[in-house]
Amino acid sequence: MARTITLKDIARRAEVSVATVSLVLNQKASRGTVRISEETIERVQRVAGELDYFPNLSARAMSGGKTSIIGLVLNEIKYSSAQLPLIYGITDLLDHAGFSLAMGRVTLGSPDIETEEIRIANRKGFDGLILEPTRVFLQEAERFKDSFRDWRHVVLINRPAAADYTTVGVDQEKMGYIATRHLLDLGHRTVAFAGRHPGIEDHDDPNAPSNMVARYRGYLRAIGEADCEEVTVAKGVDLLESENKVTAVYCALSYDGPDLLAACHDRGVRVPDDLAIVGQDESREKEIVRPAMTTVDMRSEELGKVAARAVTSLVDGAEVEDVLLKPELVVRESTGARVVVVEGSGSFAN
Amino acid sequence: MARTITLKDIARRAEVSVATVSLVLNQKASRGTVRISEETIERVQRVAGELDYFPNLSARAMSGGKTSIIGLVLNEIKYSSAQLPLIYGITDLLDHAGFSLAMGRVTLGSPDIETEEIRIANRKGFDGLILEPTRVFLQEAERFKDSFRDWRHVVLINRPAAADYTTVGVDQEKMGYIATRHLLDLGHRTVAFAGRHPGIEDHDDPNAPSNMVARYRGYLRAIGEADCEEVTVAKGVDLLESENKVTAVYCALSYDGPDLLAACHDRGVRVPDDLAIVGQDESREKEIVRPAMTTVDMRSEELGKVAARAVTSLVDGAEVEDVLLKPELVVRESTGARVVVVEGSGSFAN
DNA sequence: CTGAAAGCGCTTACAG
DNA sequence: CTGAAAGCGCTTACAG
Repeated sequence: MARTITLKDIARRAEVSVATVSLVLNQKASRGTVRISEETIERVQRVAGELDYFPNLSARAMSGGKTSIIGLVLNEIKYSSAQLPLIYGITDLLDHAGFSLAMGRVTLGSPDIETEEIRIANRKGFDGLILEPTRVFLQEAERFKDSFRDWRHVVLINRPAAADYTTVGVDQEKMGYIATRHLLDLGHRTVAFAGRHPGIEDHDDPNAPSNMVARYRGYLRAIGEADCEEVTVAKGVDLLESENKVTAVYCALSYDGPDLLAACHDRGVRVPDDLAIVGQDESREKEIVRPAMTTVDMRSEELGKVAARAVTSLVDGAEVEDVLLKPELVVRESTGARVVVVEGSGSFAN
Repeated sequence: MARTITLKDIARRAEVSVATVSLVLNQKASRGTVRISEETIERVQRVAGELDYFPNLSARAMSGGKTSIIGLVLNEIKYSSAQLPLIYGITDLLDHAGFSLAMGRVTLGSPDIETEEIRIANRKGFDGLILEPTRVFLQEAERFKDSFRDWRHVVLINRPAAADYTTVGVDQEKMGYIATRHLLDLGHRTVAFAGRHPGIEDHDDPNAPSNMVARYRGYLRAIGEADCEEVTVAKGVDLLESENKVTAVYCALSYDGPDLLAACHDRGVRVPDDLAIVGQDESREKEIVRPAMTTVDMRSEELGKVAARAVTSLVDGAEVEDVLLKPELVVRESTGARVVVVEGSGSFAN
């Protein structure tokens, strides 16, 4: 490797001072009282290009205070394949924006790990943070404002808004609504909601995942509009345990749909003839299971890009609005669509 | 946020110089010509603890030359859920070792993206790199030694060894062997290998994924020992197209097993009665599909830890051996085991 | 319009 | 056994 090129090298070759080079290369050549001639600007830029200059980020961080690193702290990663497109979207955007993505440990819902990771992000001087917060964080969002250098640079994903934090996510209420609505439109009159748990009507229960509450509200709105009866169960398989007139179910937990499909297969319940099922998006799983599952697409890759764009904008000092993406229904066999053929991807055989 | 604590603060409170504090806190208090009294060491450490000191990594990077950042460049992420436990393993270990994980864009097999990401890692001063290289990298491994500050700090994963790079992976030949062996032990006499492609016997074909070649060799060894006939097809579904006496198949491509199972379901082929199937590990998918698939476990989480440990050791100047993990066969329904019940995990409803 | 200088917080020879 | 000093490569007021 050739010796690293520094501002000094450019300054020498361009016959200007290091300060001038810094100003030019940082687009500050015409800010406020500073003004540098077009000629000089051009010359400096040309030399920098010739020398293939890249700033020493540590040095920049030390004087400017920005590390160009964005932290990512997810709640879960091992079992939810929806996180893959999410990460892909984030890295793709950050890379183009010149930031690094520092991936911390996943919290697995533990406030302790979360606190520790936020602390690490803070100590290491990350410019911003994309966080899939735990319940405790959301409940004590105010308090957490002290734990990161600038809480305004923390973007929450996949969660309800909390205490002025910028939040990006997918409309959870709408997930429940469009899933249920699809089933009602197919003519089903008794559509169940799978995902009930103690306290789903009660936001105060610390064990109530609020995303589920929102999906449940969407479900209620849809069956309300259709003037249908409410049936809720904890898990899809509960419907197979007892007699009932349910002909369709919306499995609001991402794992529940595939599990229910597997159970139906084991017990000879025909899908969608005996039971129509709508599940939550889970990357490829929805296509692998048979019958292929109709799902509510969670748009994870796009969410990743939106989250990344939000942090970088905030770090750059811009105003950022919350974003709420609209989920999309993807109809497949489990609600009666024709068979979908999925091609396997090849690559390097992982 | 309170003002950041620096070495200076500790020096003042402990009544020593900044240099002494640095020496003590870096375990260099007794290296070579330097020698600091036990008393001073203790005092400095106590004060540092009281003040909850954490070093400014940018400053350290600038004088010491280490950023404490390890880069990660994967080949694929969106569709292979085996990458999730891999990432989990890496982050978990790096976090404990005090390193950050900077996740770059995935290459999707593109040498251009790979080159660019290595370049970024180099420019940003990452201490080391975990790389799932493209075929081009492996072919021109020598040449790539110039592209990262110290090629010795680059650890290759999931790939055959190349040009002295430290490599960690899972024994691919053994995957093919144990999968095939399992089927033979069950009494099958015609076991097919699904994953044939032009050049699988020829390492020189640039399109031949070498992991597949190794799995194929394992297959050949197993059927050779059992004195059975070789049958190879490109994809598992090919077996359903024509008449043959194949009663068992090892699907060497991770996607192929689930796809074949789905196809069997569609065409009424009973698994494992008509056809026994062994697939490659794919996180949860193997448990969701029905019948649950017998797989060769790729031990991704452990691989992640091993890779992370390797890089950090190298960065710390230690010698590191290549690691080749042994794959494990996990028997499930698709080769005749009893039904396995899988509990869905709950968490925050992703 | 541009240069000289201070300072960010650390590490590492080099003196004592 | 420990301190003073230089230097890493940048940015940013402050002078001219």
